[in-house]
Amino acid sequence: MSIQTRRERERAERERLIVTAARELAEAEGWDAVTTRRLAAEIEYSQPVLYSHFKGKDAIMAAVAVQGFEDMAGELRTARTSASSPREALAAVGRAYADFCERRPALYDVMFTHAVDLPFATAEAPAPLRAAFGELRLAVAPLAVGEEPGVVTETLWAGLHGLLTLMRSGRLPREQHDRRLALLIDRFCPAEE
Amino acid sequence: MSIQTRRERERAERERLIVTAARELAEAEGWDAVTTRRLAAEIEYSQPVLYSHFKGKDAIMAAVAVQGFEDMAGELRTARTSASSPREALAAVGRAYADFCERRPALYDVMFTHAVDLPFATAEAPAPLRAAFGELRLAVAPLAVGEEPGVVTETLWAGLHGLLTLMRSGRLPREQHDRRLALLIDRFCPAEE
DNA sequence: CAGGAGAGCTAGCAATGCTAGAATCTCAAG
DNA sequence: CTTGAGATTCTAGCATTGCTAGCTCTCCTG
Repeated sequence: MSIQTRRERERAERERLIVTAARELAEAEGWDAVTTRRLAAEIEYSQPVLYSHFKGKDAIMAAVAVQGFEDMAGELRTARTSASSPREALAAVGRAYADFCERRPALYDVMFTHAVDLPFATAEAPAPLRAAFGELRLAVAPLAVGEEPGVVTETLWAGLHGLLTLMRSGRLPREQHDRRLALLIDRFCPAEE
Repeated sequence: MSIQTRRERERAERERLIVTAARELAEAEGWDAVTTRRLAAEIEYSQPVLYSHFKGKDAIMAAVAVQGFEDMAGELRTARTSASSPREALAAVGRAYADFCERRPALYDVMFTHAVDLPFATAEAPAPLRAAFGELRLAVAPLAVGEEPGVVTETLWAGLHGLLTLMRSGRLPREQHDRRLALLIDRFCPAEE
């Protein structure tokens, strides 16, 4: 049993190694550089080893995405809890979200753009996904007077996502980014007095 | 000179044939099915012919995208001009945009998601791109009191784009789509009396 | 020490975007 | 009608991709 557990531990460790290597390579050189050969070389094993851990490249990317949601949830939480009013909290979370996307574009892509087969909008979604969405919701809910918080959160999230992806792909100019971001957040706050 | 012009005309015709075939194939079976071999077979020429017209597959996709912007501009215009108030016009344009995305997902992807090297947010952007954005702007401007119309348009557009891409990739549930759409539009109308 | 199971690697497949160089066709000049 | 130059199109192939079959080697078990 002890040998068995040691093996499993080593296996789990190698799995983490794969996911970490994939993430780092993607963040350093983009997902195009993450080929199975390159990744295998990075972890100093042969290609087929990857397939003994993951069904394919997409599954590896999905694992990286889950890691990303953990990080994001943490950053959103920090932003939210260090604000002193609901209004500021929402603005802070919005900025944190945008910041995450800009700072770690490859990670953001695999979380939100690439097609990965993760259950997203269901109860079976991995915990980190629900945690990240939950943070956004906690920031939105206090300001969603008379509306269903879930729907409002989803809509604001979509707005953030749209602003960032369109800008990053060159479809929106970078210059007015801050104004757009502020405008979006503002539209989701109840009429100011 | 007449022979020369005939040749050029035939060449232009074949170029349209390529773009049309690429679009139809993509709309029927998705962009993954649009390989250079398959596309060459579809137009009944060999692969290298494609490269005598376009620099590569990306350039073909860019051409399809421009066609898509033409279509979209037309549909948005129809929606906008057949509404009877600014408020209804904006709602109609929003619905038309969403409808376009849902009806022609492959086309939408190449216009807004895929990386294609078209100049987007500059004065050199192809006319159809500016036309489509212009339609949105015409719908937004009357309601953008005290704000810069360009910024407001961009932000609303991003919201629409986010809602649609997140839903199509499974990251947002389909069920509340109409409510989210209505909520977004509503947030971009001045306070109702 | 034998034997068997499990783990890893080598080698290879099929598909992709793209290109070099051969082959074929066009059309004006003789 | 022939011929040759120039343009056009095709055949064949390259390098790279994700993925897998099947051999080999190691290491625990009896």
